[in-house]
This record gives sequence, C-alpha cells and structure tokens, in this order.
Amino acid sequence: MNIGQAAERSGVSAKMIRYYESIGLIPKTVRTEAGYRVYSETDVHTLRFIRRARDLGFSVEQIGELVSLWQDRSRASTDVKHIALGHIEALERKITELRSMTETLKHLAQHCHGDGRPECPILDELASEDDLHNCAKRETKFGLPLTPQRGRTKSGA
Amino acid sequence: MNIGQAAERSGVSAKMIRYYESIGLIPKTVRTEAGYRVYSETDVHTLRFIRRARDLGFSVEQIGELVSLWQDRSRASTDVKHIALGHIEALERKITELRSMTETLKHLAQHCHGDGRPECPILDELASEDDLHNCAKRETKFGLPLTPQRGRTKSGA
DNA sequence: TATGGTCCTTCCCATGATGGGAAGGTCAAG
DNA sequence: CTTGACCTTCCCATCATGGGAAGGACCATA
Repeated sequence: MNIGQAAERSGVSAKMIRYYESIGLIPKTVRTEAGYRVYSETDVHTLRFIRRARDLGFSVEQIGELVSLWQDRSRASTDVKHIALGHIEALERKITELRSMTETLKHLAQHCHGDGRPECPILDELASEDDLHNCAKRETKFGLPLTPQRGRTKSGA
Repeated sequence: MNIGQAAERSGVSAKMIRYYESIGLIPKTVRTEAGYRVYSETDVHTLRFIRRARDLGFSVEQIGELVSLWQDRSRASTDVKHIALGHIEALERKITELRSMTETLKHLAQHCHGDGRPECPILDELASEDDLHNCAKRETKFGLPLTPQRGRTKSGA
C-alpha cells in the first residue's frame, strides 16, 4: 500500500512517516519504480506501535529504544520498564510544575475583583519586587508549551 | 546599564532581552554612540515582570497583553483576570492529559516483571491491535515536550 | 600606548515534533 | 488524452531558548 493508506491505517500522518524514515526511526521502505513508498501490514503495525508510544508522551528517541526492544526477542523486560519508569518520573515532575503554576495563579485570581476597576492583585504580584511569595516557589521552572497541538491543526482548532 | 547588567538584575538572559525587543514585546532601547543598549531601572522592572509571567507559564503573546494592561492605568481588572483564568484552564487541561498518561504507564509498569526475561506487558500493550484499553483513553492528546529546559543548559544539565 | 580580557553587536543555526505549501511526477478511471 | 487524486522532494514556520562565530567597544594594567 502507499503512504496515504499506511497513514490512515496507522494514525500517523504521511508527513510524519516520511519524517520518521528520515531520522531513522523506521527503516527506508521499498519503493515502486516511480519512487512511491510501499508499506506492508507489518509496517503499519510498527507505525501503530509508534503512535501509541507517542500518545503516551514518549520522545522520538525513547520510541526508538522501545521499538528496538520490541523487535529484539531476547530483550530483558527490565530495560523496557526502566524507560517507562523514567518517563513516568518526567511526567510527574512536569505535573508538579504545572500544578505549582496553577495554584499560584488561582490564588492571585481569587483576590482579583475582575470588574471594571484597574486595581489588580495579579498585576501587582507580577510587578512586585520580591520573589513570587505564593505557594508556588518556582522550584522546578521550565517552560511549558501549552499549545503543541499534535494532530489536526485546522479541523481541531 | 548595559544589557549584561540588566540581564543579571532581571533574571532574563541577554539573548532573551534582545529577542523580546526584536518581537516588540519590549520597546527598542536607547543606544550609546557605539550601539550598546542602555537600560534603566524601569526597564529592569519590566523585565522582571516578564520573567515572572513567563515563570507562571504565560506565552509571550499573553505576556504582551499583560504588560499592556499593566502599563495602562485605566485598565479593567476583569481583562487581566480573563487572561489568568484562561491560562489556568489551559494548565489544567495539560495536567489532566499528563495524568492520564502517567496512569496508563503506571498500570503497565506495574504488571511488568522488570527482570531479565523478554515478556513485557508494556510492549504488548503498545503493540496491541486495539486502542489503548487502559484508564487513559487519550481523550486529550497533545504532545508534551518534557525537556524544554528553560534557563541554563550546560550547568543545569 | 599596546595588549588583553570582557563586554557588546549582529547574524545564522539548532532544538522537537509537527504542519503548510509549492513545484512537479504518477497513476487510474473516464 | 485529460482530470483529479495521489505521490515525491524541498523549504519554511512554529515556540522560546541557547550556541557560537566574527567583529567592534571599552577598560585596566603593564
């Protein structure tokens, strides 16, 4: 089947399939004489595997390791578990960070009248000279891209 | 003061200060004859404001709006609150998403022996033909960049 | 004054995962 | 043979951030 079919059946966009091939996450496929990529059921299966791992938030690098382990029949499950646990930790750190932000913000928002007057504790806090004295102490401070929309951009927006 | 000083005093890197200027988040500064940017206490104050907003996860676009409101003495606090509440929602959606991922993963990891044998429910699940049948149903599915390290890259790594 | 070190300038590139779109080739059905 | 749907490659954009190069500016000290 062609890339479009493979994309539809796997849930990975054609664009991404080409990208994964280009970075070596999946091997180069067979091509027709005309240069069209040809995919088998097995390839689709692999792509689905990748999509799921991606949906669980694994990075492409980690997915590469997972795919290798998956295809290595003599793997040790501890290696897989190790990757998973590491990822869980990363996720939890992120969650903690985001929670800290929301809590600070909720505090601030609670005290803001939110009417037509200019007084605003939210701005006051942002402008204050000392550290954010709220619950959230910015221990873990990373950026968070809140709009990295995976998948459709036009339809889903 | 020069950009280096302003960076140090505000907690915003010189690189970022230039970037913020280039995208119009902050106005162009006065320059010395030699072309060096010159900053005042007020500028540093603004930069600190920006850093805090950034630490709370606001996007540069939102920060722009917040800065405008901050500097508009006839603002309505409701506008500020509106931005804050919107951001809180976004954060909470993200948190929900991440929690869903961790829960799925924890489930899978729990059932994985994590020893030298190849049997691995984590891989089995990723490779399974049907949808992830776990608690996490991938309702909200976005990517999450778990390593967008803000700030130092060498020292902090 | 010459030299060196530290600062500043601009410009380009990279990140990670993804989409958009253009220019052009292919294929199957009518 | 034409049309439309599909494929190809290539380049660009995102978002906020850092890295680094090439070159100029400034200052202190020998």
